[in-house]
Amino acid sequence: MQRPFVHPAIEDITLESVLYALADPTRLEIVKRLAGAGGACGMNCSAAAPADLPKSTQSHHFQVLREAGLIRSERRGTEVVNALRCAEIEKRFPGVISSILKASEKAKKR
Amino acid sequence: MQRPFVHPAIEDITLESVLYALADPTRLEIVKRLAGAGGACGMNCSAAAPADLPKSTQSHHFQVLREAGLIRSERRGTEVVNALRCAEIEKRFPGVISSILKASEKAKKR
DNA sequence: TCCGTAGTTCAAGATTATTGAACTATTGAA
DNA sequence: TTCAATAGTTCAATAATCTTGAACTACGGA
Repeated sequence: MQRPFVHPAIEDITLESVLYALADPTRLEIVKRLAGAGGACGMNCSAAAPADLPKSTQSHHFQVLREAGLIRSERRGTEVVNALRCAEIEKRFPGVISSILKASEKAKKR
Repeated sequence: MQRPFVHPAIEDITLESVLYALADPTRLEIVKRLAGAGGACGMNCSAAAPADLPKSTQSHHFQVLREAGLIRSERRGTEVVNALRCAEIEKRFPGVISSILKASEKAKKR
């Protein structure tokens, strides 16, 4: 069927769905990798997801991130390019994403 | 049996468990009420939880918050007094709790 | 000692998450 | 064009979690 991607408008993004999306370790990892790659410039799904994650699970996590408004996905030929909607979310929920990303980096460095 | 409450040491608190705890609407509401009451000064479970929440569910959510390190609970006679561990968490994960609380207040005012 | 209040524990039913298998879409090569 | 490879998607079934009623514990007051 291959339905088109749906992205919520910035004003429809809820704090709870953002927190819910980030509360999962796999999804937080994906977001961190996207942020590491510069955030706004995209990355395909396989590259952003942990290496051994089954594709169907991967697909599911990207859908959750997309519907929460954290990423924007676009089909480019055979792959899907995903970019963080950081700037928008930072405007809507100031400090939330940035402090979480900062905290998660620090946590990694142990 | 009534087991004693266990609170994680500040350095054992993980970002993911904090996000997980806050991602649930009921728990976020509880945290908001505790924060509204001044954070550090406590509130009993029934007062902090939404009115119609079954007690067993209530009890479960407080346990999640406690184990995530977000609240400190203490038995006082027949009730349990809960206080946010805001200052500690703010030190460990700067900006995370404060920006989430700020965002959730703004979201409410619509 | 008995009752009421506040919360806990357990178990079962309801809800969600994960993943293998089959499928779609696009690209590049023969 | 046709074929094969690549990158994801969808579905359905199993696994893991959440929610809640019922029974219980603990404390305080009459």
